[in-house]
Amino acid sequence: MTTADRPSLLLVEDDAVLGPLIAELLDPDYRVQLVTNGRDGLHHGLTGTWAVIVIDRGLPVMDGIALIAALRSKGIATPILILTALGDADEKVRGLDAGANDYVTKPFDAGELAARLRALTRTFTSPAPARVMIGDWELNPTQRTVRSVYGQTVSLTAKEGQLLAALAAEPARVFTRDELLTAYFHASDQPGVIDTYVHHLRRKISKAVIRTVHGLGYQIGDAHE
Amino acid sequence: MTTADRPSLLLVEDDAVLGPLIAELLDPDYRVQLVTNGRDGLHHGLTGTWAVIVIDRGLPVMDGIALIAALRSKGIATPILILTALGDADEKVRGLDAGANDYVTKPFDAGELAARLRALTRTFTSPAPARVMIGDWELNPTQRTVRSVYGQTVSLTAKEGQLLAALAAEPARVFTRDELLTAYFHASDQPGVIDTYVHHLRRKISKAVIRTVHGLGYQIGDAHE
DNA sequence: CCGGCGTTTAAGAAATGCTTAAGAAGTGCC
DNA sequence: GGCACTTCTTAAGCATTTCTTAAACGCCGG
Repeated sequence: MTTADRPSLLLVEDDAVLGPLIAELLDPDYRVQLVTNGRDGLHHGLTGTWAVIVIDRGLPVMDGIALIAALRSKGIATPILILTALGDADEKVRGLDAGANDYVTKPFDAGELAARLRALTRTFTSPAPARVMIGDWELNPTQRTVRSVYGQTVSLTAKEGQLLAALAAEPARVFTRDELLTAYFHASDQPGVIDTYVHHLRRKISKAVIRTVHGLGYQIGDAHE
Repeated sequence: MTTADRPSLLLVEDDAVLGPLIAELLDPDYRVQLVTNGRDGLHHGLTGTWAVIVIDRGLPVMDGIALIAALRSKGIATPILILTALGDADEKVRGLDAGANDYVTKPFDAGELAARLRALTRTFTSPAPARVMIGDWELNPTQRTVRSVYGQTVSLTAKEGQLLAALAAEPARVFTRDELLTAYFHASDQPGVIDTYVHHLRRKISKAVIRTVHGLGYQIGDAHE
């Protein structure tokens, strides 16, 4: 893995043996910056950009709790994990309430620490807001609206939206009335319902969007030419 | 603490004894909704708005890991804490990598659990100006008032404020009645409650602020101008 | 020019939303 | 605790929107 690809991690650990050990352990996954006291931790925390910060509880110059509180009070929102030998429930409560996001006690399992760090740095990008382009129009199914590229927005009814979405799902394909009917309307409906809704859509949006294929059905986009 | 102020928490726990016990434990701090299998957990997780979700590993119908994966795949970014008896490091890694944010093993310390939940629900957004603009109105959630740009101030009741804040939190998003219901009203309430409060808000503020999306729900802002 | 096919219109049926009012529940004060 | 007041919840009737049907009209191809 190239150096550039790894997220940066600030490790604040004063133990001369454990510090480098942990740094080495995390090295495959993170670009680790090791500092050995609270003051340096504060400085790096405030000035650098870190994916996550790992802090020991007992630190010289500035205690871990104080360090976290200082960072948080300055508006630093970076995820912080406390890694320490102090494992009392009360200690954990104090650490977490000071602003830490997770608390792991020594001795720790390397795999668990890695997983917890992944959990802290993970970001959930919600699946792209389903948006479909139809000519000059953009369909927003969840909101059931269609917006033209010029800003005008039209709201559709449920059936209108379903019909348009169905057609837009496979541009250039010709859908028969029966196909559209069974998929998006009541089975008992007459095929003529489709015609009516096509008309509604054409009136609301623009005539050119839905093309009629005589004797077959309807089609969107990618016509002729 | 008034009922209205607590954040909502979804608890998925199948143990008939432990479930209600944990629910009671968390009750002072959260409005807890307890469901006892993965399918119900998925439904509530997808349709409701939760501050945090607590999930047991071993669940009937749908495993806890599968539940988390399903929620994450749907774009649900709500913090999730796994609370289970399975404490192997490997189990923890699997749970966290599935998308959980924290992992607590039974038996657990009540104080630690509470602190970890606080850490998950905490937001570090720098001293957020608790003010939300909604069209010509400015919502002050803590004070539960709404002031028009022309100086007129209207005070809202708790439910009115919650409803307006919920809608304003994600402008342009369409909220279903069920979403609003599970998040801010009693589970036993009829969906019609929402209609009533929307009516109250419209009368107090202005008709145009909350838009009805027929067949779906309600929405604020970003309507077609 | 004729017959099918597609379009447009209108109107009743069904579904959904709005409004109102009144009882229940909660809250604060004496 | 009891009382007055506010807030919450329910439910029912009315209003509106959406859905579906159907019939009149126009267009295209043979």
